[in-house]
Amino acid sequence: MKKETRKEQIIQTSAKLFKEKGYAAVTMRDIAKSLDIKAASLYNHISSKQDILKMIIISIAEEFTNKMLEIYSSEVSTIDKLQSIIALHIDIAYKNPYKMASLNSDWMHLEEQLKYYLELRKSYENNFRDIIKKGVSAGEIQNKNIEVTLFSILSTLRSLYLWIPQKEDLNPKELTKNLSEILIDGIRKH
Amino acid sequence: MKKETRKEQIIQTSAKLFKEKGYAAVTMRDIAKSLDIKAASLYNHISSKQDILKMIIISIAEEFTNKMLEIYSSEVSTIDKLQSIIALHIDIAYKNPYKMASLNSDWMHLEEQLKYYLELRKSYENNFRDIIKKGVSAGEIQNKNIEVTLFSILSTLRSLYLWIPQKEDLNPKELTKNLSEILIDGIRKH
DNA sequence: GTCTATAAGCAGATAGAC
DNA sequence: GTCTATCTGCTTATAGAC
Repeated sequence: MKKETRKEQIIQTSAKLFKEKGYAAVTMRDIAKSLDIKAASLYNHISSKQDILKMIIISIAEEFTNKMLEIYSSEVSTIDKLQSIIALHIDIAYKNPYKMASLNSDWMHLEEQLKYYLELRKSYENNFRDIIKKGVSAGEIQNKNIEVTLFSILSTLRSLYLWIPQKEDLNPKELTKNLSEILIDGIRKH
Repeated sequence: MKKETRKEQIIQTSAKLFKEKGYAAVTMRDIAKSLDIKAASLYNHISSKQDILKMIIISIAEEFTNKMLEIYSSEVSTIDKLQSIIALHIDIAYKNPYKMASLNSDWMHLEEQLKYYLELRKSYENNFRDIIKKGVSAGEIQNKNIEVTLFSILSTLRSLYLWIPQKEDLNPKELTKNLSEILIDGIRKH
């Protein structure tokens, strides 16, 4: 029932190319060629190359920030919140493997929206940090260096997009379970 | 006693700029401007922009692969090997925060050396995977999905360069201890 | 909605003077 | 070792025909 518009095609195709070579190295001719049209025709649907990047990154960044706030505000244990965050990252990465690459690697090429993007990211990270801090206070999380704890988990979650598309034998549900166990309880056998 | 040559200056300055904007978005004029010379003067020291990228990436990639082979071949427990790998990443990231960015984000812009780089990375990852597998067999590591286990640790280690330069209050020794504990034993308090 | 033609500027790299 | 001048080709984007 739902028809993919030309504009959506352009965004998806661009995201795929941006993942392979990065925003700066992809030309409007590259994008057009992937769609079997000429570069000039792109401008009937989008206003500029920057416009494409903006549409790829901002929607995903807003989704992360909004969902993080929901998790932060929910009244469950810290461990449950962490599991929800892990599930959130896996869900978005499965649905948007290409856009995730731009979010992680091409955000610095944003122009007008750069400041807004950085605010979204800051909000996300602050809420994440605070969840961990409250977990330490509540005796659920070990009292290690907060930044190292945050960084360690976040690095893995942010890198998911690099890794998910290759392992299609692993479904999101099982990956969420595996990854939660490893990130929360480690890998050592006792 | 040791004097930094112009060539070394060019490589360091380029690495710093590549970290900020990525290889493709940095021009020879940008690099020259950072060194207060003209773009044409760069070519007296290096042969091309590609040449700079090659020198940044390959030396670090070889160091990782060689040191990983040493760790792999050493006769210590799996946990000790993992701690050595963590220490290796922290050591290299502290010494080369800019070059690490190119290694992680600009390797796809390598031309003649791309195949060689991919071989080095493959060798590194295969040895890492095998260390984990042997740890499972020896009963030191939990029998979870090997790829998830490998990916989780490697993502954190590969992202260190994004995070280390900002936290200069944390010394390498302490970071190694903290990160080892978190990656190996998790964050949950029992 | 796509095309051809083209503008205006920037890219990497070289030649040759000093 | 650095400079100025310059080549050649590629970049994003627009104008206007169909």
